[in-house]
Amino acid sequence: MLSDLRQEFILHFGEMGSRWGINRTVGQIYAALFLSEEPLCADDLVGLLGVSRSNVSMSLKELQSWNLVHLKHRPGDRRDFFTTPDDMWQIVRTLVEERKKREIDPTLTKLRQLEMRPGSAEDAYAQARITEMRELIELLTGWYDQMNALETERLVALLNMGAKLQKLAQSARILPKRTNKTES
Amino acid sequence: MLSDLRQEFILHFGEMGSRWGINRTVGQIYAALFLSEEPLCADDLVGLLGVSRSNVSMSLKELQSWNLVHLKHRPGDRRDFFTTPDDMWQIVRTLVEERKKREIDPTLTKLRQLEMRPGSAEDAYAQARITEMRELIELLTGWYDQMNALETERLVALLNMGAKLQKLAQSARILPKRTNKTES
DNA sequence: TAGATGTTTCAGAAAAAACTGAAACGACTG
DNA sequence: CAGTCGTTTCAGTTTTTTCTGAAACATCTA
Repeated sequence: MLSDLRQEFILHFGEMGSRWGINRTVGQIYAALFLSEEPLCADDLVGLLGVSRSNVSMSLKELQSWNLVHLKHRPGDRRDFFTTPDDMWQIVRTLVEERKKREIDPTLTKLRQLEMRPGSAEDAYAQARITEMRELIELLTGWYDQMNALETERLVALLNMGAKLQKLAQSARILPKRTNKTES
Repeated sequence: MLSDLRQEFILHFGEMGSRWGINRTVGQIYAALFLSEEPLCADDLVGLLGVSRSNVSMSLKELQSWNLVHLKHRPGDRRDFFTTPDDMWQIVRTLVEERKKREIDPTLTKLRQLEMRPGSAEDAYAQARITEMRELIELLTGWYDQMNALETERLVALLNMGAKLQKLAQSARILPKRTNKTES
């Protein structure tokens, strides 16, 4: 039912998932869908992975809440079939987007909130540190948003331009203006 | 002993850690060190966080294995004191580096290994998919390596150039001869 | 060497997370 | 309506992970 090759891939992503705070079954299901040319239904996955029907159901729900799988239907078939997007880049974008929404955004909110607290003297250092962290996160997410706005083709072109960008960075430092610390 | 502000920050990172496959105590310890102007020793952390001495010891060991904390010593004091780097950028670099080492590299190895398997016909699609994934990961890590090679100051300059880069990406698509091979 | 101080280890306890089977549910179909 | 097909829910079980206390270890000091 499942070639060694696919089996191994699926097990690998099950294991990897754990290190990313994703549970094993969820990782395995995603991997199975990723490798499958045809959409799969819940019972297919039960057969492929040997886990319970309810586990598959919960895991698929989880994946849907992350927007990582798409629902497909076949004419004359009531079952739900699932796929991953064909475009790997779309997968990456979704992954980052969701992760950002669930982890970065709440953290930024918390940091801003702590920054604004009227600070007693003993917290001066801590607050400075928090500000530093917030600014860094904002710089990185701002950058990500810019890159994410590019079409994939252009983004790839840019990623392939590492050396040229280094040059650009070099000149950017030399160019005099823009000494201000914050802009927003 | 611990102001509300710091308390909240520490709890937040304890929770966040869980979502990243980092256990709560480890997250809390790191957060506490991050906010502390002075280096802290294990017993300080026991007092601050209210966890067992051995838990602190294990967690610090974990953090050390990730190169996320530095050891300091005081003259005439046998205890180990710990700090986080002052430079947030260094922290980010280390974090990415270690994560790459533990998660990306083994995955790339596995993908390459699966790609090379003499493939039966039924695995043709799966292998193509795997190749696609490997290539994307290589592109991203290659890019990261380039960026990581920059001095922080230049890197920041580059990150602040989002709009300009978009322009560059635009022209980049027009100039070079197409790397065909596109699918989808 | 004995004692003081500090760190690490580890078997088992406690807590958390993942998983299951059975039952409830919902939506069509004849 | 009763029956079929498929999905979802959830209480309880299993598995995994985290955490603890006690003992072992290590290093320095008198």
